[in-house]
Amino acid sequence: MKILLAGDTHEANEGATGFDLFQDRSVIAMTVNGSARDLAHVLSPGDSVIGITIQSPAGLEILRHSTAHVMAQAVQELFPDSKLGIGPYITDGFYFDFDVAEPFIPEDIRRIEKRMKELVGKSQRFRRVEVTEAEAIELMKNEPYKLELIGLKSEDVAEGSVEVSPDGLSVYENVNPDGSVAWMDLCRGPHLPNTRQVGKNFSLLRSAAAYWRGNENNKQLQRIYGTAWDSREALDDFTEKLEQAAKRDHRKLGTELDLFSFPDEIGSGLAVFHPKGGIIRKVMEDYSRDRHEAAGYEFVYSPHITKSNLFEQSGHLGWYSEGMFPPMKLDSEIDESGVVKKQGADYYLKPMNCPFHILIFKSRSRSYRELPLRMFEFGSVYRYEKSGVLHGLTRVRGMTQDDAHLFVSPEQLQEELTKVLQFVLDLLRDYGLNDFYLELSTKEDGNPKFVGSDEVWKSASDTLEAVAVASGLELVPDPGGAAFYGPKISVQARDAIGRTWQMSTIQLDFNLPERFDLEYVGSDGDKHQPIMIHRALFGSIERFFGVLTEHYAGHFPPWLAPVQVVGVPVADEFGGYLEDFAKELKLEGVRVFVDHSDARMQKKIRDHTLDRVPFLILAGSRDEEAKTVSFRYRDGSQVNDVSLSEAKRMILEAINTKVQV
RNA sequence: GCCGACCUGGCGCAAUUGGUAGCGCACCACUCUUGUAAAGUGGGGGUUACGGGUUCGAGUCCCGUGGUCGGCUCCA
Repeated sequence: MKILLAGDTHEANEGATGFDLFQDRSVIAMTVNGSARDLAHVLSPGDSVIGITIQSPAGLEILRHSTAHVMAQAVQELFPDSKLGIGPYITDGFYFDFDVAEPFIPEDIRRIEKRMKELVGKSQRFRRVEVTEAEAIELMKNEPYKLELIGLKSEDVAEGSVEVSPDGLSVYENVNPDGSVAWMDLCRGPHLPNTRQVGKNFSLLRSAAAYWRGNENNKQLQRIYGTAWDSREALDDFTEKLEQAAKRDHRKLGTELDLFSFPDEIGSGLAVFHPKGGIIRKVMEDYSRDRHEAAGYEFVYSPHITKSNLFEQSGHLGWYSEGMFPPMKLDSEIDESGVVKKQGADYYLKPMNCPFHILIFKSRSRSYRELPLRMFEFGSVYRYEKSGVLHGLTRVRGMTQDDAHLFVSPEQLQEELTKVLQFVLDLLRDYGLNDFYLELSTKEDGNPKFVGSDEVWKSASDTLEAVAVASGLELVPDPGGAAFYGPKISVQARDAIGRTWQMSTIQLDFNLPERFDLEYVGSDGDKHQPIMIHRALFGSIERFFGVLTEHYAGHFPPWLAPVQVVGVPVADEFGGYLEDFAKELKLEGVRVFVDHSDARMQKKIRDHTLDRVPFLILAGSRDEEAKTVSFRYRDGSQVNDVSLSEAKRMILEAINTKVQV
């Protein structure tokens, strides 16, 4: 029979499988007419076949999925009463969920990993068996979660399910060399031909609880995460990457570099910034203010608490109350005769700034001539986040947003959005992030959570999309991810080691202008409703601070570095010479000091390097005579015999141009 | 919020099976000081997160509270 092999016509025997086609041992599966199949799949005339190698992205997914099966087999051998949840591949690895009587302890994980290595050595074949629903139910009769998946049918199972496919049900058996079936699982496949190919380049990483089918009302299963690779080197690289990421952890660096802390006395998720973190934050904020001013924003201020009425009108108490701190209750005072002397009231800490800015807009009548009206505030908000989700500076209960609300006429919307997006991206680049993609979050049809007419949503989403596309950046759709009041673009930034962080969001809002009955007088003399754009650039200053700390691994560029220059005299007697130079820099606003401590020079260099000071300026007798200094940078490189004027110029230029050194 | 693990000077860690809480860094003092990542000596600092309990005796065992970490759910 004729088939198409990697695009070329190929003559194959009737009943040929992938094993007959591919001699290359690194081919572990194949796509047949676009669908991934086992090598054991029997081909039909006219099939179009492409091999999948183990090191390709699709091959690694199969490897990881097969590794998950081996893990599940090991778990069920060691814990015979355990029941299987789902076990998919994920980025860089896999997980498998189990219902077990007792949560796994680290020792269990080690035993499971050891057993997996033994199973790999047993050279079991992965055998696909296509089954009817009745057969599947019979085979999985002791696996209640699998039975639930069978009952659900594929369309109800989450996207990307590895258990069931639309084509029908199948199980995979792990078959011993003697033909006996060692283990089986309901699975869509495909798999490696043999457990041997799982190899030893895997590692179990951690265990944790996870809700069955991701629903917090369901039972929690025990999930084991692992990673698997096609070579020792790839596994080592991955491990190394994890270690690098751990070294960049802003929580660790925050303590080491004395930037911020979370005193237990204050409460969870509430940070204090120490002087060194404070100066970084101040520089970030100052620069942001300057740029906002230049871009036509106006500065407003609002209080941290408000009576409940405001959040009733805005809808927050209806939609968002779970995320808010409980109210401060002021009781009403009633005199003896039952007359209310003072009305009681509930005050809330604000979780968002928008209602306040709206009240500023409403404080007097507005003309179309004032639009776009751009209000900006570093607004501190408080959100009662669940205790389990708090995470360093990236997920806190008290934060300051660099928040702006733009009131525009419908005609101005597209142009203003374009400007805002450009502004956001420009500013992020100045802070050193320059690898972005955009996400367009839109409404989900039929979901009642989204307010407003389909027509308005469509026009808003289309406008956002046009603006996003025009930016030239990659655009990822996120259907159903919109806020209840309107669609949004979010800017995702990749950091120095390739992790992505959600940064800025730009949201369109038709709901609040309606709720607050906002209006302006148009050129026609009639009243019109403005559209609101919500926009936070850093997301929150705290989160952005955390992201920048990790992005730079604490090596902040000179303009952000808490201490920009430290003078290190070769011996005490040159301290004065450096002090004079430092004074000159100080006059230019440089954060500089000379280390006159009685430590030796080498020790000072070590200490300030560990402190990530961008410029160490050394001077000894040679320098004093020649009126020079020498530079030592954080990477250990040095530039010697630099004249004082040139040194000053180099330092100021690096600071002013916001470059990294 | 849920599941699990963890909590010992500022930081990182020790402390035999329950038996006098130690070390390194940092800090303070003194001595020393000439070229690019750690000079030497001495000193101060802890109610072992907090509150109960068991015990002759608790950092260690038990219970509760708080916090942290890893996930789940949720989100800037």
